Amino acid sequence: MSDNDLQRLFAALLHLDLPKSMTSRLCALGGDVDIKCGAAAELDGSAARFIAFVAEGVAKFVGHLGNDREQVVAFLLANDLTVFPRSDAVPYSLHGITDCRVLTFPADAFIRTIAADPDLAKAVCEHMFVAFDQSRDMSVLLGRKTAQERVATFLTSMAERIGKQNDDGVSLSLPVSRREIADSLGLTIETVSRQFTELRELGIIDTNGRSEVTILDRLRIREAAALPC
Amino acid sequence: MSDNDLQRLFAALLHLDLPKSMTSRLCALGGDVDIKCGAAAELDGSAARFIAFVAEGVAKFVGHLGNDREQVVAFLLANDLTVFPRSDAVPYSLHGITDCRVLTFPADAFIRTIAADPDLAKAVCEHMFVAFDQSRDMSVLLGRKTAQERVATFLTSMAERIGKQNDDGVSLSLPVSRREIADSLGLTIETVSRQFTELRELGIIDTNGRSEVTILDRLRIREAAALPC
DNA sequence: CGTTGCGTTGAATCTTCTCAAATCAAGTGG
DNA sequence: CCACTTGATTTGAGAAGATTCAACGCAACG
Repeated sequence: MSDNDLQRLFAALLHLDLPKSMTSRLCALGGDVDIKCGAAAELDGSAARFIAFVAEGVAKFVGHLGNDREQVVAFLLANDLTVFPRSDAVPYSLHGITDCRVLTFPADAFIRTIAADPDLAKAVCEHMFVAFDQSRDMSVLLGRKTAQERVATFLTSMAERIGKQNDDGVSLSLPVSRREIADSLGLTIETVSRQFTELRELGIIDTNGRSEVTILDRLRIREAAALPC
Repeated sequence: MSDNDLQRLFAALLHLDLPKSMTSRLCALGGDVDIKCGAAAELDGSAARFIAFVAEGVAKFVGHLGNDREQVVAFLLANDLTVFPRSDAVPYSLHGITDCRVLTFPADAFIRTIAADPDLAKAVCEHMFVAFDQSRDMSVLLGRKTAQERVATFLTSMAERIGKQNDDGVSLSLPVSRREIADSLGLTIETVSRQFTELRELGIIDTNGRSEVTILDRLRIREAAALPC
């Protein structure tokens, strides 16, 4: 694990430079996993739970139901921290959408270590709470939103994460395929595609090629997403 | 907040008696909320996040989308600990299904306090991780499972929480109405009812009145729930 | 320039929802 | 104890939304 990676971890957590004492302790704990684009992470199937920090690239957590039924429960962009899901009910795996560098820490040891620094503990908890909230928002989306609302919600949230303001509105380059969008929204690729088309025809978005999207009307897409305006 | 409530909290967290020093510190932090059956909790709409512990009764977290669209993101039974969801995207509220007694702690202060005791910190984190996992399992259910699989999954998980083994199988008395089941599974009450009927006709469950259910065949209900057997 | 994979479109089908009516359970007052 | 009220649940028929299957278009790459 490089100092550079740890610096990114601390910056993401605290917006602070890293205290040297903590660096060395986390360095001793952490593992360093490279995931190739399209590959699943090599995570020892041990019973221990662990915390994952994405230093570079884009990854996804996928739950598997069999019969080719997959549900993406989270997209992880660079600098995202999360708890790897462990469940008796559904097997999960971590996949690289692009080539990734992921830092992993055994959860128990990680918690014990960061508890020593109140600011750090608070920051880590806050990150987990936000991830938890996102997961519950996702439950509301999956349980109650229409296909159009789901796609609009997805675009809104991606725009907040990686969008760039320009003359026409907010532009973004989607780091994920239609299949991955569909797998995260509980839809099929065809339905996602139809909703892209409809949002374009409504003048709410514009598209260019497979991955370029511009949100033309911030208010109307939030309305279409059933989000508070 | 009574000593008895705190004793329950610690027992639920640690399976241990409560250390006196911690009791008094948490006592100072905590608020005590009574929720009447059917009522929403009076939670000051402040920006602070908080942790909730259900000492008595059954409660539910509900996300609201407007147009009467509601999604129950969690049922909380007695002794459950959770983080109250805060989201810019969806308003949430806490409702009593029965009369409830709920202990609430400001999240920041709670985290700071329990960090002093490594065992307690670990136990609290483990609880949060489990709740997080349940939320992600729920995303898989809502995103990819059929109506029958959802209802079978719900019954399986309730049976694990409150079921009692007897001659015929595992019996349970559902603490929630069909509407609440539907609201948590992303279905309508009619569809839930039809799936109850179908599971009964398949000989997988038996029902008695509105709330008594017996799971006759543990393996077949897990199969019907798309759970690993 | 052809191949290959991803994305889009169309038509038919299926599951679940909606709306309406019937039934059941639990309480209330006689 | 019984009729009646009230709210929850069940059942049925038709409608809506999303899926499935199949074909076509487009973009990247050798």
